[in-house]
Amino acid sequence: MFIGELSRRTGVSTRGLRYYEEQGLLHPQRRASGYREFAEADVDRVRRVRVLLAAGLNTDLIAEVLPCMTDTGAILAPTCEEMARDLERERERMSRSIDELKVAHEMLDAIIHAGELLPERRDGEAHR
Amino acid sequence: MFIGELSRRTGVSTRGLRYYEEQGLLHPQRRASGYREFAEADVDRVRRVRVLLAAGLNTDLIAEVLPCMTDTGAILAPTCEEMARDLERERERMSRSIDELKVAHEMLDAIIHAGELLPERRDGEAHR
DNA sequence: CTAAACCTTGACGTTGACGTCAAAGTCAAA
DNA sequence: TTTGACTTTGACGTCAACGTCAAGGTTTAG
Repeated sequence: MFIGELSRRTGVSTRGLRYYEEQGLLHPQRRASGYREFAEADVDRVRRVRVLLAAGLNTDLIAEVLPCMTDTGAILAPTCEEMARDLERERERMSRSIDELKVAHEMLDAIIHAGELLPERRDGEAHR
Repeated sequence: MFIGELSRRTGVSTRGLRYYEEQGLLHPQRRASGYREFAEADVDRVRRVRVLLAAGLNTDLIAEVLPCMTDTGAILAPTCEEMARDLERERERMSRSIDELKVAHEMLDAIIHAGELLPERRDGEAHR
């Protein structure tokens, strides 16, 4: 498929997909015309990239991690010790992020609930 | 206290603290000389700012939320409906972020554990 | 064959939370 | 009063993951 279809199917802009290729996250075939040709498996691949990006990993590390995940979703072992250490550091960072998010989430909850207890809320409706 | 002490006590750079003031998150007194004078309560205030920043809130929203939290840590109600809606949107965004982080965390875990099962790890030492 | 809808590379712009100078004024201890 | 550590404002730099535009080739339905 061409880049537009992959974009529609993943929700990632064509600019984003070209950027991913530039960063070594995608390796599409090329037609004689220069058009990129993506495989079906790239749809899942892009989705995995999105998950890791959303988790705060940068493209460099994602480029290292992706080869550990096959097209079928199976998990392979990291290829070197250095990468394994990177992954563990990243996992710890993510654990901290999760904890921090929970703390902030409780902060907001407390404020929001304080507001909901107020009598000045005169509508009994469910919020839209 | 001056800005340097607040910086040391919070771990936030002086540049960062000046930026917070610029964004309306801090309102230090000023000496005749122009030097900022911070109060004890600003230490906790900066820590709350850090928590919310780490959670992905931007300084504009934090400036709205901070007045809902007193120096003693008590929670006040949000001052207007619009802000309450902002907070709920932000809370939902944080919930999604937490879920996304968990998914990515499990991804990394799977890869890391795949590596630990390999026999090629010949050292029985704890990793440094 | 033509027109619309696609694709290419290249290059500059955006955003937020700061980092990093520079030039100059201030504080406080000895 | 000197000196060194501290502070001020101002302004430009950074970084990552894209957005956005331009000028031009490609594909394919009709």
